[in-house]
Amino acid sequence: MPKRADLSDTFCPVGRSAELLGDRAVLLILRDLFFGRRRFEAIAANTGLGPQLVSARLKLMEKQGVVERHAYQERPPRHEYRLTAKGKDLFDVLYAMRNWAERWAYEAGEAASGPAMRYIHRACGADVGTSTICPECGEVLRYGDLKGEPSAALKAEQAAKGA
Amino acid sequence: MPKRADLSDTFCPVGRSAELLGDRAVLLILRDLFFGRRRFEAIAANTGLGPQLVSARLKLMEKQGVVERHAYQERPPRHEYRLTAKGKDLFDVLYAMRNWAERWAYEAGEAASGPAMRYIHRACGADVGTSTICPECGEVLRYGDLKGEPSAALKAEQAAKGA
DNA sequence: GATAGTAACTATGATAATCATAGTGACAAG
DNA sequence: CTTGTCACTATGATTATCATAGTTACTATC
Repeated sequence: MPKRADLSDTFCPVGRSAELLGDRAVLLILRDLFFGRRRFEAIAANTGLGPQLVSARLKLMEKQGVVERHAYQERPPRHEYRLTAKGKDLFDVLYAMRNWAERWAYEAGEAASGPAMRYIHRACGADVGTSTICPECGEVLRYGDLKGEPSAALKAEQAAKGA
Repeated sequence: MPKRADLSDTFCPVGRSAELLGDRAVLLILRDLFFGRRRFEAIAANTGLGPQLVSARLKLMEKQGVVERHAYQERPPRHEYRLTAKGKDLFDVLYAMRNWAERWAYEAGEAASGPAMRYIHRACGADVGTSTICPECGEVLRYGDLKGEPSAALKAEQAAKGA
């Protein structure tokens, strides 16, 4: 393909987000970062993306200011990637994607066994289901407010990928 | 590239969403549909995407059940694309992307002139800013609840594209 | 009634992004 | 001194994307 069209100078906010978020690899890496997977190899293994794609996207995300590269030891040199405040603020987007998928992206048979991932509101202990705000206490859900419990199927899948 | 990895059978809900939403063209087309642009040529012009990309993505979106192709006249045959309930339910995702971009994706100079797009809550008349729920009446914002007013710069940009 | 116009596409070729696989550098452990 | 781990980089085949041009089915204008 020719170089993909640049959207970073559009005035439309959705266009600007799409410049970064309209990319499968970026979304998958963000998901892993939100789940606490910070090491390069762990992200590559869980996402199933090749190392040069992970490398390229992490560099891009660092340039965009959503992740920070951080050395967690000197000898041998080892790095991890952390979400910045700008990155953590993408929680709403990822959470909305999760909610939509839980509502629409599973077949009847799959859905019967409950959501792929249950989320509990730490503040009040309620199962939030797929709502934007907590159905029990009515609070807006933010980064860190939820405790996730993957279904057995999801747990098995992740284990199979060695992540 | 080789065929891109298929995520439609992951158990992870974000992965399933990423299968559809991790694509610049899909996001831009969805944006246009949410703004009421339903005709093929209008979407192609405003997104700046080539006709075969728009065609391919609309077919995909139709297959996924987020849009419906609808003939609005017989002679000559003319079609438009409409969001289905499943498509309209993506509002939360697009709105979260918009909010994030308004908060983070503009330079100081650009941001000074206010948001690229102002949204008013129809029910109470309040400017919602970049919040998930209405800052005045506290209600969760859904598809159709908001009235958007593009900034002068955004209006000029769209006019220049002939949309 | 021949030319121009519009909407909704399809066809073609050049370019570039992606995947799979293999390899590298820096060290630690056995 | 061979094996192992982490964090990558290099290479080559494949395929998606973009830009441009062309097609189909009509209506409207000269």
